[in-house]
Amino acid sequence: MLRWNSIPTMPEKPYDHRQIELKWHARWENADFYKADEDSARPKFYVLEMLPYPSGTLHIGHIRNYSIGDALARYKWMRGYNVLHPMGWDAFGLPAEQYAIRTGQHPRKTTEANIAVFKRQIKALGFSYDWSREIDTTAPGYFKWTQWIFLKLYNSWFNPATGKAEPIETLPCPPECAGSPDALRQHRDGKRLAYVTEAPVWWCEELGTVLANEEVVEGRSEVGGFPVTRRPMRQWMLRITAYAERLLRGLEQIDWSDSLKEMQRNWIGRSDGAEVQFRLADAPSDIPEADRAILVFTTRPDTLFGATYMVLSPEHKLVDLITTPEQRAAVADYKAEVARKSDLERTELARQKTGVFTGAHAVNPVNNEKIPIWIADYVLASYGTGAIMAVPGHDTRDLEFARKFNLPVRLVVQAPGGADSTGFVGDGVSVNSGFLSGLPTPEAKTKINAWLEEKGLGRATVNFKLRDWLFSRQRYWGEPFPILWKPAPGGAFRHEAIPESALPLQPPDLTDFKPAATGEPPLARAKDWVCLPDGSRRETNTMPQWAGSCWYYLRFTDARNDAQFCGAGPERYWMGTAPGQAAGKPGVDLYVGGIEHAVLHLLYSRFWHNVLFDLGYVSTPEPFFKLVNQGLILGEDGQKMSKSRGNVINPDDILREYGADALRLYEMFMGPLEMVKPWSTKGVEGVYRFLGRVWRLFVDEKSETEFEQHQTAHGQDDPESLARVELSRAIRDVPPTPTQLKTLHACIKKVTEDLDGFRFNTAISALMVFVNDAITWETKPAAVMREFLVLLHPFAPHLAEELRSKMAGPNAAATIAYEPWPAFDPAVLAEDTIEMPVQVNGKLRDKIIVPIGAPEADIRAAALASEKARQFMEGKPVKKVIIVPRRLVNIVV
RNA sequence: GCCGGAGUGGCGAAAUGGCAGACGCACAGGACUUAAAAUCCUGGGUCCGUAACAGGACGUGCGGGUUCGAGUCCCGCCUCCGGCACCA
Repeated sequence: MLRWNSIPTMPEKPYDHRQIELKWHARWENADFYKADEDSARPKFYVLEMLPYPSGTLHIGHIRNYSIGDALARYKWMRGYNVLHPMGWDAFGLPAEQYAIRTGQHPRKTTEANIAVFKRQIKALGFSYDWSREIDTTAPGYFKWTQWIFLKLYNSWFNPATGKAEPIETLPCPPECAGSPDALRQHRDGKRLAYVTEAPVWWCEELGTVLANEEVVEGRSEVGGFPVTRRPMRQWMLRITAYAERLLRGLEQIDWSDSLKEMQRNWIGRSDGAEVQFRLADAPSDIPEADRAILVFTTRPDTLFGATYMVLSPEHKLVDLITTPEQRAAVADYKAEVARKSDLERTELARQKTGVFTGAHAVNPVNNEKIPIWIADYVLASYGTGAIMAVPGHDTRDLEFARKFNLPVRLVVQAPGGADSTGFVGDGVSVNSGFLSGLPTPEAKTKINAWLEEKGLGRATVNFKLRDWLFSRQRYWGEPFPILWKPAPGGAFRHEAIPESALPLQPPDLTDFKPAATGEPPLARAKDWVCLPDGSRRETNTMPQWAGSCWYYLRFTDARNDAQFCGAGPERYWMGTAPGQAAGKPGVDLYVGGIEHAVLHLLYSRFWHNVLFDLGYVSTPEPFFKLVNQGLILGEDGQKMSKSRGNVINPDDILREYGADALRLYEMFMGPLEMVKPWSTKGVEGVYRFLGRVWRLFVDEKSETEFEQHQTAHGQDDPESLARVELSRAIRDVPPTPTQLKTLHACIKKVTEDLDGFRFNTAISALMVFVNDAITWETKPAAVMREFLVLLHPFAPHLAEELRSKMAGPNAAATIAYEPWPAFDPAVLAEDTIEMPVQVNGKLRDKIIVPIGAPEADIRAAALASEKARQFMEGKPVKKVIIVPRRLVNIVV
């Protein structure tokens, strides 16, 4: 056993992980084993883990993420694939900037320091990254291309006719714009995929910036949990809504978990319905013709006969026009009250419905009935048309409102089974609905839609919950927009793209990073940077953190290209669309990361990718073909890890005690990869013991003593000491016995199948089963042991490399990484006889041994002859004997 | 409320409709040791039963069902985790 004499209190280690890891890190570093190469004839495999934001220290959860990717990368190399497995840093973001605000230290400094720590920790874990492709999203050579992609968005529009993004120049010029450059310009600006708008946005006081819908959770910022409020501001938006349908449909072609796809579907929120026009009744003469109708969106046009009132959102533009003098004060009060409420309050105490009558009426187009128009904050200005027809008979919210304000309820859908139809919201049969009566709901919908269309009163339409992406932030530490504001006649300023040749646009140096309460970005302080000699000014907002991570997987295919964001050749090769590559699975072959980015990063990057695809810059419609989400690791107490709970596990401590192999192995062994699991340091100890058993399986005990003595004499880190360790004498070049072969091939089969199915926990248990068996063998055939090391390598690469180097002899390759993966031979596992359980009435009573190919009659006879089984059949006639070949026998009495 | 996912020993878990609990942790007993650590061996769902070995009954959140046979399939519930939530 190893004894670390210098530290007498430390328990003895099963093996010296430290020396082994140091040795192999140096070799991997120097030899470029994991460098990816586009020229290979082998099939490609692109495996990618979500880029980390380099914060203070690596989290134990990152390691689960990377261990999964690394095991697959190593496995695929051994299966003969040409693997691309890169790593980088998504390093723009709030924490570095918050730190800068507190301390005055430039975020660049903090970021560099954090990257250094992350890199050291990741390297200490021995992951197989191609470091020559390392990316830092904050490096000018990288964000140059982020800005370039922004310009593509800015200079494109979405053509509904082709369903694609196209250069803005192809936008047809409407007749009224002909000959007026100003009008044309306005027309174009209204269609760009990146556009400026003055709209209510989420403002976070504490962070001093606006946030996207996706970054606001229950009225608070996703980062930090600070309250957010609605506030109108001039902001940059990306027209992701144009891609709602594409983003929805694209999900069908990719291999993601159902739950993740469902989260994206919910967020996009497609809903099929109809728009219906309700004309105002007795409209005052001062209302222009265009405003004499209210457009509503409904998913239930079939219930039109049940509409007994209408509701506008308090912010609806018609409210002030239609309100009668008697109701004016009440309406004004209500609007003021709603405006005072924060959105948090609006959702939190949303239980009691509120609203007021406007005094105005509209006409229900199907029956010419006059119905009252109310305003209420349960109707949202931002969804649909901001107005509804209320059908209290068949809508929960309308019913609640109608009951509170004594509005009539009319039933127009009969619930199936004759149940009470009040408040029934499902599909039934139309009643009391004129020409719709008697029709089942789906047919009633079709019929009324046709009727509305014919009368010019409405049409079938689709609505989405997805909103455009608020893309600007009032921060310093982000990509500056490549946009200038040029003075125009009348003192206005107009946005204009800076030329591509001027990229990257670098941010100015600042010393004060504090946000302003006014919402003016910190960049505005850099007057020299902002104001250009010709009187134009730079845009002072920056892009959100998500910008850089939207496209990094493309940059990895050609990370050092100065002329393009990535070259078409490498892009096609690694995304799988180059000539001669197997089609059908375009994109990154495996993307591993946490579920927390379901509607942020993963939606945003799909959107950008779609645009780049339309414009011909990438060759696949979707970025990530296969995606898996590793589950969160909780603290040992089963709670989320956090400093305040004091249950955070520091990877450095685990690494020092148990080594990289044990840490990685444990994180893959703890359970199915997508499951949330509590941490257990005892569990790490368990797999560490397993690795120690592997070590002892291979090495000679006496030579270990020499190893220790050498260490004592020359210091713990002397690289020569490992050379003293010799291979166990039990490992010999002898042919394996059939049992030994069986043990090996059972292991090959299980590990191979489980790796293909991402079942790391059971793959590792199969390795353990092999070791538990092999440890009892007096003679260990070298061929068997060598193959076992190949199976071990994806999970514990350091130990596998070291032991293999002991076995391989001087002429072997320098690494195990390209050894061929062993093939499983079913013939080896074939048995002559098989043990079959015998059940009586489904209960296990005995076991019999029968030859493998025995005819059913023989098995039946053997089972019926069983003494133990007969005790339970006494006196009862045998009704039936079920024989499941190779499985079991069940006697029914 | 709606949409996902999950409920199996003391714990993490495993099980193409066919022997429930592989593998690991923790625990207990033993070997080695002056002793400990490490290592090795053995044990283990619960209950009844036996001097012991036998032997038996029950057992995968709860209640039904399908089946020769259900952790697995179907119906109805309960609990936990994640997401969405006045989205018309």
